[in-house]
Amino acid sequence: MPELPEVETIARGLQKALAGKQIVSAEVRLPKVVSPERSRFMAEIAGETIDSVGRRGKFVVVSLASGRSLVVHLRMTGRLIVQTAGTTNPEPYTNVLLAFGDGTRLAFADVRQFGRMRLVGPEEPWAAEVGLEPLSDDFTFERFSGLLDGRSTPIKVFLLDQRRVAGIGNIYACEALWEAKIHPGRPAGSLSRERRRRLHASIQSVLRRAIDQRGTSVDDYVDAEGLRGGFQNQLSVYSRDGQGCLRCGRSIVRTVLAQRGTWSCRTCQR
DNA sequence: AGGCGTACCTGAGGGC
DNA sequence: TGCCCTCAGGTACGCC
Repeated sequence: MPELPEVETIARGLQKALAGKQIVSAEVRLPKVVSPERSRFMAEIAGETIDSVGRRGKFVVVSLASGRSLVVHLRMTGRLIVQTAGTTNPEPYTNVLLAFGDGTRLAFADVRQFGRMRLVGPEEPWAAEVGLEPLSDDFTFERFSGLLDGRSTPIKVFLLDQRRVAGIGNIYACEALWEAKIHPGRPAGSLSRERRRRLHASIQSVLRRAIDQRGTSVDDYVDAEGLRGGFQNQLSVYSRDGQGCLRCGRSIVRTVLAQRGTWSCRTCQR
């Protein structure tokens, strides 16, 4: 489900709803989604207070008063839903339920059971393999360009590799490449300086615009309040096969790259 | 080292 | 109706 803009929207919602609250208990209904194993997870998280909630790549990072962090990856269909004290209807497919001192609850729900919730120690280097944050000052053109050098992998596959640039998924990879007028299959290292410039700019532009719209709800993504995003109404190529390119009018085509659906305009993306 | 295929899951939607 | 197939915001792992 969620890529950087969706995870950012969820993290902001959780920060607003949960900062300062104390976790009184955790109910783990599907043990495989937590680590450490269930009994340790429940024992260690009980009594913790939430300092703040942020994001790293596609991970939601809940910072706890002890210095530990609760690191959540939503994968395809995971949700983090805040239920205020008065909420009566349960969130379907809830795998973990955190209860707070004031009656608020946080449901970690996931139909497909891919999402994971991990409690990590203060010094644990859990993000060692996570790449550059595309909306941070670290994401300079020169650093981005350096990552592309010598890579023969298709540029779209490169963009999906979380170890290089973190947070881009299938939707925003397709959108950024369309905006930069670059063919998704072009070898990453073969891009000219001009194309690299366009792509560096389009990655930031598309992610910022999507955050402004509170993410993309193609199917069932919702934020921490259970609300859908709005960027699905502004997609240029993703899932638009058969429809006209918004630049040149030619038909958008769907291909497959690295086992993922890939949408592009064969006329203006070269 | 890096690229590729498969596995992990459930559900929605289309074709017949 | 209903069965069967494909596809879905993602990553981990094993194999070459």
